[in-house]
Amino acid sequence: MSETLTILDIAREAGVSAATVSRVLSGHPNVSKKTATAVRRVVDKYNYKPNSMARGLLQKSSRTLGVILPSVTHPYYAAIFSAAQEEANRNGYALQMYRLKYNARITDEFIDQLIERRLDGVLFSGGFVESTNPNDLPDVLTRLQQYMPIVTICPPIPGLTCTNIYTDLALGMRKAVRHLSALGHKRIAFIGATNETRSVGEREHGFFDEMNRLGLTAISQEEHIHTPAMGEMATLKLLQSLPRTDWPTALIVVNDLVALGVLRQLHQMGLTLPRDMAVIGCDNQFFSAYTEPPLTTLEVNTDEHGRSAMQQLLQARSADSQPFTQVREPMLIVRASCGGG
Amino acid sequence: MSETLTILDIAREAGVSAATVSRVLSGHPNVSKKTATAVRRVVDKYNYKPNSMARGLLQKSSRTLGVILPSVTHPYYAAIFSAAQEEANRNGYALQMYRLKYNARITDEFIDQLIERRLDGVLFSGGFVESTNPNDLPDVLTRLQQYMPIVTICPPIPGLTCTNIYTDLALGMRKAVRHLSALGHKRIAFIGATNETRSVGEREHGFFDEMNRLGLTAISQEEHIHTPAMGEMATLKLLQSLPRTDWPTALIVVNDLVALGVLRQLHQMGLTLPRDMAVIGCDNQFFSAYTEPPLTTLEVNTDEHGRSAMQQLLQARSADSQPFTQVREPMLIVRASCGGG
DNA sequence: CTTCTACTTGAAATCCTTTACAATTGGAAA
DNA sequence: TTTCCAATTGTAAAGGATTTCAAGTAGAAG
Repeated sequence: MSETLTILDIAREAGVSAATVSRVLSGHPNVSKKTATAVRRVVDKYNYKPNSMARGLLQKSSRTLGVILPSVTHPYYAAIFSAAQEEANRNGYALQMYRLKYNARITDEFIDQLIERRLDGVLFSGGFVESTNPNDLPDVLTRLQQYMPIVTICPPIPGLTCTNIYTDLALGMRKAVRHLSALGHKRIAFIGATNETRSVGEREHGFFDEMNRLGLTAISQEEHIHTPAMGEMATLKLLQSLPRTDWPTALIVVNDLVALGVLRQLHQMGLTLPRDMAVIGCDNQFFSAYTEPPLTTLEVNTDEHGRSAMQQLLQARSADSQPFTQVREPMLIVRASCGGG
Repeated sequence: MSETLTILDIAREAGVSAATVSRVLSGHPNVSKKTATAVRRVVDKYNYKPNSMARGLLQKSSRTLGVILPSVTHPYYAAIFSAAQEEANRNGYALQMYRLKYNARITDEFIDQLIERRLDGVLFSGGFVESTNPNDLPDVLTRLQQYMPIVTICPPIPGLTCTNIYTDLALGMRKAVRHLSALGHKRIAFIGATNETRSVGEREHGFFDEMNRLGLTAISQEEHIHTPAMGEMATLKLLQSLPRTDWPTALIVVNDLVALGVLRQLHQMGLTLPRDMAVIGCDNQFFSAYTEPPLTTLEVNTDEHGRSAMQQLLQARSADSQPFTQVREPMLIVRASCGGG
């Protein structure tokens, strides 16, 4: 790589001091027009770019932010990350991704990476990650919070006080149940059950709660399901485990990705949707309108989440902003997979 | 945020000099056991983490890498980014994403961001970005290359010498054409044509080339198509523009994402696949096995691309490694959408 | 009890910028 | 011509680590 020029090299060639070059570059007012143009000429000539590490060291800001996610190949998180990246860059910040795997406990070593790099803030959208037992999450994040502001995009984390933006999917599940109930369904199964993660737990809770209120029969399995293939298997197991007369007439699936596998399995079993089985997913992914039949689902505005969470994070540094929780209401997008459109 | 401790604070409390603390932390051998444990006790007590900007300034390394992509919501790029991130983190590097939009020309201002941050290297997987006229790409990337190593994951860029890993999709398209030809197809259309981007242009070239060689009738449209909705429209337009007798009997689609829309349109027009129309996509996305019917496609091992490109990038700094090009051969994955499985 | 060697340790320079403060310059007012 | 003030510019001190080189210590050998 070519030897990089420093501000001193520029200063020397322009016949001024380093301080003056710095002032010109940062648009400081106290610089005469003449020197400013002279300096700028040299800067342009050599294409000088100040070293952001040196600047960051002095200003105690890396102008870099982080995002903690379990995956970016999952379109839900990809959308959050993408929107956050866009917003960060627009404001002159770089965005780094840190992956905290599904089921992995968050460790001090993990967040030490962010602390060493002196990030200016972090977005946490743990999703599956947030195992409740043992629950390290609040402790570890609280420690991280002593170093940088955090904004979370997931159901509020008990024991952690920070700005939090999320969509109330318990409510979403209630909407889904009510919709199916209104169509006459009495036996409904939930695919993707697990008691291990909060974001899924929330959906389950909404599902069971509303099923109870309406006096319907809820069916579910205790498994952590998060891929199409797992959805395919789970559907098979569920239906095989029940006599045909006890089959649910509708399935609510934890997310659209898993629903892909569910739809496939139902098709393979020769069922016609929505006649033989109604299906509702969650997340409204780019592919959800293109399944066969198109999938009824809950809209979660991930772009908006990512963007506004990032905006909050950027503000958190400057203003003495108070943490707050912003809950969004998901909309049921009715397509052919559940009938009743 | 809490006031952060410096190495001097630790040194003072441990009764040693900053140099010694530094040595202990970096595992330097010339430190007595006794001092080492004493220092470590204080480090642990205050949870001291060295400031990576200060270290980076001195060592001329930010331990940070970048990826330039047109999108992370597109599963193709998401997979590359994800694998690259994993590999970078495993080696103690952070990974930042920089988005260069579809159709956007790469500018000096764009890469200035990376230069200012003194990234240790960058992965370029431009995709659609690489407009050929006017072709700024080689110039701008060559300039960037003077500051940091580059590895590209896309067809080789004329005028740019750097390590390059990609899958030969011209060959892939030939395989697709041959497969269809063997099944008796004579009229085949390409959906997603454009002369504006290299990565797509390469596919087109392979398609037309092989069609010619086999003496088949190639049909295509001049449009830049890269979403399911665009695929849906393009299919409609193509078929409406032709008398039914002139219809192609098979469609090759620029990628699986677009193929989602193509499948949907064909279904809406009442066609049964593969009887009335054969379809082949490209990329083998996670959803491609779950379309109706499951989509025949070309396997592009994006994970592997991302991982090994990152490995090359990491090595590029240390060893005096020579740039090389690694071409991979795509495999045709035959599923129900094209018949002949 | 010296002398030498091999470890340990510390002092100080360095990385590159920003910024508070001091110094200089020029022109206006007296 | 002096005096004063404002506008420019420069000096030097951070900022927080790493690393070279020199100094110090302790133990072994004579």
